[in-house]
Amino acid sequence: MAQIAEANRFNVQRDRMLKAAARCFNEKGYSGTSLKDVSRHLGLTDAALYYYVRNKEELVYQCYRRAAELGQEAMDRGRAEGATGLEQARLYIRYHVEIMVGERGPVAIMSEIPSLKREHREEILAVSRRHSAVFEAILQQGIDDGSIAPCNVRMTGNAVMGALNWIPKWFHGNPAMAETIVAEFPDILTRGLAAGQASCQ
Amino acid sequence: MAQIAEANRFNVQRDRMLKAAARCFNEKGYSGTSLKDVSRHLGLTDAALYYYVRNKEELVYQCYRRAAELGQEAMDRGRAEGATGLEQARLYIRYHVEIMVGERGPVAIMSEIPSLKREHREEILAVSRRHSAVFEAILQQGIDDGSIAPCNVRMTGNAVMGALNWIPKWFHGNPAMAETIVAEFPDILTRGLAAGQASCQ
DNA sequence: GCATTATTTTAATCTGCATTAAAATTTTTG
DNA sequence: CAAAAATTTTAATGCAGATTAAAATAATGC
Repeated sequence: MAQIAEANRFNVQRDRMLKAAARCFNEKGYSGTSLKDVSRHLGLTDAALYYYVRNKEELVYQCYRRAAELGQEAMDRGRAEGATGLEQARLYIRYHVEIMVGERGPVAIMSEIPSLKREHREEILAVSRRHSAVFEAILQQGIDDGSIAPCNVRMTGNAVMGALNWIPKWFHGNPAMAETIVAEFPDILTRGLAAGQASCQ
Repeated sequence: MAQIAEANRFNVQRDRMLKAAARCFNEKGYSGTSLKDVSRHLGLTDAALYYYVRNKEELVYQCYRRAAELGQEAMDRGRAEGATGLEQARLYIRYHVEIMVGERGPVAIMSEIPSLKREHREEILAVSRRHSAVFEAILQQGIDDGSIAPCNVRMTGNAVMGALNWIPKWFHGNPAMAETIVAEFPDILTRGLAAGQASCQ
């Protein structure tokens, strides 16, 4: 129960702030965005942000926490709904992409983890590593159940995550593009995984 | 002839500086690295960097220029040496990856293009877009020559570039890992492209 | 070895933002 | 509607880290 954030005024504004910040950070870089830039998107003053967050570092941290939660949500759904490893991987990718380019986005790219204070950095790194590990487990499961051709799950996972994480770098809200991404990415990123195809080398 | 930088003292130090800066930026983020951080890697004072570069913005710009040059070098070699579009794509990926994880690396991730001054930003954006366009042309050529299955070249290109560009985020110099990356990535990123395989959906 | 040029350091200065405190305004509650 | 709580603004302050000028050292050419 305490898990689900109440939709009160505070949380609504806070969520708007995190989305605005994510957009700014993705588009203008961390150092390139001042708190004034973020607050301008909200029709507020820069100082007002301090009502929601202790400082800029925590703003980044919260953006990353939100990004991690959304990624995990997609992963959980994929795992729950997919029968084979391959299906789970494809569904995860689809859900994650849908979130990133849909109204719940933008999702912050985790480019500035090293700038976080130790406590926050370690938390984000841990959750980030766990995310990767779960995806690798899905791949391994796919290999075991015969839906995915044997491969180096670590490297394959890194490749897929990179392709996903990079999306906010070139997607900036164009709705037609969003549709295309959702339609294409799950296939593009899983086409190479499927078992039982000619290796064509 | 003027293209080839002389290997004099100045250029050698400058190159060391750009590599040190790329490493710092990749590992600690742009705002997380001070000029002192970079200079420490070179056994110099922060002020000494100003002998090689006008300011921090230009240091980033030069890192990105270098990254662009190395990427283009890999692309050129791939195009020259590959017979089919698929081979060209695979060779490009291999050469680019070799550069990124080899002694010529690290290569800076272009995360802070928006922080560059207009002139520099536009140059880097232009060269970056050209790079993507050339890769998409390779994919299209592969489709035309029958080596690559029909696909959305724009999206496929974005996916491959994302996977490549993200490498410096998780690779930090481990030589065994470097070998694995070079051995695996070209296959992982082209396995899904090849024509004439069961679609397995 | 002397003069010139290249490179680096020392020691300040400068400044854009982050940050804060207190006041003002808006919203909620009873 | 009055009082309390929540939210935002105004107006400073502070500081890390970029930048600069001048001096010091090292390299190079004649």
